[in-house]
Amino acid sequence: MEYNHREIEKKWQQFWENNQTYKTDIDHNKPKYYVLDMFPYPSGAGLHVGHPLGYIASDIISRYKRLKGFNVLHPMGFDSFGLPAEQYAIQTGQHPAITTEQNISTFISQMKNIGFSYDWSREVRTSDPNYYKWTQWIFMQLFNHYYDKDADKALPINHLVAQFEKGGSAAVNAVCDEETPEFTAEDWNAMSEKEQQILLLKYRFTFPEESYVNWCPGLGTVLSNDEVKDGVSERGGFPVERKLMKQWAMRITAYADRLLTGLDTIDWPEPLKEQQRNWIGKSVGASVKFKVASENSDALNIEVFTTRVDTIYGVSFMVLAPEHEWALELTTPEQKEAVETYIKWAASRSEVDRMAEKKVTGVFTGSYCINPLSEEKVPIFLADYVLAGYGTGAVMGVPSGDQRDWNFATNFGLPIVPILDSQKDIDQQADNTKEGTYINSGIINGMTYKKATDTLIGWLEERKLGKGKVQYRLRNAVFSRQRYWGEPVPVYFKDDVPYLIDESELPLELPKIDKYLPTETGEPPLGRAEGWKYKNEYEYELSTMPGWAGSSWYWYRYMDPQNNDAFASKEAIDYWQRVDFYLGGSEHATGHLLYSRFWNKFLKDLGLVPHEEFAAKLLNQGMIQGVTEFAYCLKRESFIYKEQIEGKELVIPTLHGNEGIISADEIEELFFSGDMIEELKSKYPSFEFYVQRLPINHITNNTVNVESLISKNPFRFKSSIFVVKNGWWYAGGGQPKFSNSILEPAKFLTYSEVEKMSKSKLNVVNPDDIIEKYGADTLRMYEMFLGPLTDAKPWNMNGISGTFNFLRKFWRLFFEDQSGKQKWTDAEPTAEELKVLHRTIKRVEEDIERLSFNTVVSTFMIAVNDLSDLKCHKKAILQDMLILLAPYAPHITEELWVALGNEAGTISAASFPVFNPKYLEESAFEYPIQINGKVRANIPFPVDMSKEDIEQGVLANETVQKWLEGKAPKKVVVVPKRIVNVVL
RNA sequence: GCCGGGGUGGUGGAACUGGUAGACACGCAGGACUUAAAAUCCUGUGAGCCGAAACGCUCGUACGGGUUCGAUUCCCGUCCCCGGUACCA
Repeated sequence: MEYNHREIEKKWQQFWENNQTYKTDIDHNKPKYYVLDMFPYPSGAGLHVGHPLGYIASDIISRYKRLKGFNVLHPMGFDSFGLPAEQYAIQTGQHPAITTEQNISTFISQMKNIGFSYDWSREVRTSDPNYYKWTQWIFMQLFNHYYDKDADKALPINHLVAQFEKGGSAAVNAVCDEETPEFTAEDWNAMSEKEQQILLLKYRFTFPEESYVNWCPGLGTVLSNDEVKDGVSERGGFPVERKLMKQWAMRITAYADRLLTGLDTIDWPEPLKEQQRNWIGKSVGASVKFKVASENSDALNIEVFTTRVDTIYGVSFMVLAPEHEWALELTTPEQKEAVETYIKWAASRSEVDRMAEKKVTGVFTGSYCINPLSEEKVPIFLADYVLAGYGTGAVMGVPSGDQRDWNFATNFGLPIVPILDSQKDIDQQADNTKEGTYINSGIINGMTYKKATDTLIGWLEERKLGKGKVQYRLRNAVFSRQRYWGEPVPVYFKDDVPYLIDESELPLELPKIDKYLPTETGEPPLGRAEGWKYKNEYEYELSTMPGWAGSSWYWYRYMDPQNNDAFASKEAIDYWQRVDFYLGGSEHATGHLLYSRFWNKFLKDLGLVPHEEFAAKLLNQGMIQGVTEFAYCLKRESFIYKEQIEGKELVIPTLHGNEGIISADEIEELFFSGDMIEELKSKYPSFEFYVQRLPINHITNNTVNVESLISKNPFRFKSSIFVVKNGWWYAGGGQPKFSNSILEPAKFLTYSEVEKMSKSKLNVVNPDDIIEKYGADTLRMYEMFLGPLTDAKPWNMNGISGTFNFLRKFWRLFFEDQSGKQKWTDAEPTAEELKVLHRTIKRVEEDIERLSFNTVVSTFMIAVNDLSDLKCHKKAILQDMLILLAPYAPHITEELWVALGNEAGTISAASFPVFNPKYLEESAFEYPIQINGKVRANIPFPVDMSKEDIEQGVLANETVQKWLEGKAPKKVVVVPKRIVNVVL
């Protein structure tokens, strides 16, 4: 009986499903362990071999932890709201729920084929109303809370109202919009309901606001910063522009500091933490007010933020962002035209334009302001290197200390004043040093950096002209999308003011609409819903929530997925607490992982969850990239063109070099010379060459299966002529034609590139195909064997036979290949066999604990090689080997477990074997000896010598002396790793 | 530019706290079994040198230095690749 993976895997997957082997319940007799995968978006392309990499690793962890006696929660679900399903709906009119449903079932069946130990009874889908009911519920809590700086946590908005009633704005220290309103208790109580509500929006965690957003006309929606890459949308690659729109926003900035400090408490990869730190971007500095020079006594004060207040005496100009609210107000009549032109021009520039050229641009407003320290008058400019959205949208220009300011000053002929005696070459470039002492700097002349900064901030604070300030790069997150396929926002508008719907009416379900496009008036698709009004009277919010809403809390829903009264019961949360091990891609560093931490902190403040951080440990698996094959092709028209020009009949090139035709020899030569296309082009200018992607599943080792290629893709290649290694091949009119009949299989001139795996790149490898051929256990082991989990690596099948052979070899420890006769015996294992076993236990345990999944596979291979060499078929050894291997290869081990006489399904509840160090001790001391750094020989030590003695070097010295026949070494170093070093 | 990660045979990779670099696997070459193939098993496989062989020698972890009895590992400098981010004042 040979190892038959197809039969075995099907059988056990069925068994696990029928017996709910991996169903998990609260069990207070065991410690809990929560292993979470980042749930996928169920795309239409299905699962590819890159997806399971992380899932396999987390499954190994889960199974390992079960063997170690933990009660393991290991769920899976789907982040099922998203753009592709909606785009498909726009094209076909099919409701996105249907597409999503189909895609999910494909995903589930593919996952089940790999033999994951998920508790499928806990599956969640973000697009399920029973799920998004709670996403909406959390949104309502956010609307109903504000961040109180004194309590340093979120508090109910009622608390804020009560304080306003008693003491007005002075009674409150809370996170608020930029301009903090000031009013008395009387003012507040005299306000209308509408006025009060509008004021409260400045404090709520979620609120509508007019803001510049990334508007993507191609997708018809706004995108968050992390959904935009290089000025185009991450999905679809459409251009993105800046647009002022009314949007819901999330006050994530309230948590900026806690998001930063929390990073120190979690075991996440350092690079990822660093990325989050940069994204939050804390800068410590000062804000300073510059008064506009004017006859009026109530002149404007321009506030700037700077991290280098010490350079204030070097200010020679002031710059505002073109979008700054006072831009026009500050413009003198003479400059009006120039300024207006500049503002218009700046607004027309897209992100892409801005990145493409970094020319210095700007315009003088005609106004001046006064440096509060030097009392000098400096000109005010507008320039687009100043960003409206950061700090105050205004910058003091210090050309001697800042390169951008230097460029600007040079361009506009503004003075460059040195302010530190250590500054060098400032007529060539800016010098941002903090060394040295200040010059040309009034009250700080002669001081050093730290003292100067403190002095200045003190001076400014005393006169209320500025203060020490902390500035974050992090901005409030835009929380609406002009889309259909997302969670409806549980808000209606009365008198233009947003109110929450009643909690009892959750979930607010998506209404049916006829088309998934914006309305004729430009409103989001939900504007099409007939009679969709709150209490038949009030307009609902028409935008939906962004993709990250549903994924920002999902790990709690797995704890108690069917609950109708809470997002999860207190009992479930008390038991499961939080995620112990979270596995997913690092591309979510500044999106999902930041938003999730934010929501979790909010829920913690409300007392609903026990931990400040939702995931104690996180690991980023690397991406498995696809290998895309490209073929050099000729445009069919090239031949036609040639035919017309030269009036010759088109000759299909043959093996021999005819005029104007490339011979196989030439191609061979060019193929290896590297720059093939360039050479072909120069030789045959009338031929038009191009490069064509080839679907990877028709190619093995540069050899293309032409028949299958053309039959699966009849239209794709119909106008292509491929350069084939020994002749030409072209596809036209639906039928492949060959230059000569012996061309089979055809060798194309191909080259490959490593890219992200995606359907459109034709480089997707489906795990089902590999499972069919080698089995899920082989796939699982091979993906782990491929290299360190955290590394990105291109998919290749080169080594898969090695893991497959390993499993067959393992099988042969139990069964005779041909006869199927069982081999195991009840005989007592020998010391040597026990040594193999215990060494394996030790290594497997250590390596899994330090997440070195690839070396574990090697350890298994070595063990099986050793046991085969020893012809060891002892049940006592094999039984433990099965448990060790079970996390990696669950199917084959289940099968053999039962074959050895154990009850079906019990291996997952077995105990991980404990290694006994006595089997691992070295039998003899024989150490290599190095003399002056070179290995000379092995030196035998007395067996009765203790390790401590050896390591102290005392006895070693005597022994070495004896061995060296009396020569006394200067120094003998004995190191733990069995080397004796002698210096003569 | 800045931040982070990395560079080891023909290939994927191993070497955990500095201790005989290249485990394990693929590939390749040779052999056994077989009519043959598949499967399986055995041997060899970093480069070079000496030699009939054995023993042995030299070089070798991107490059150049340093610390150390000893460096893939630690330090300094350079080059290259990958990921993130960017007029953030």
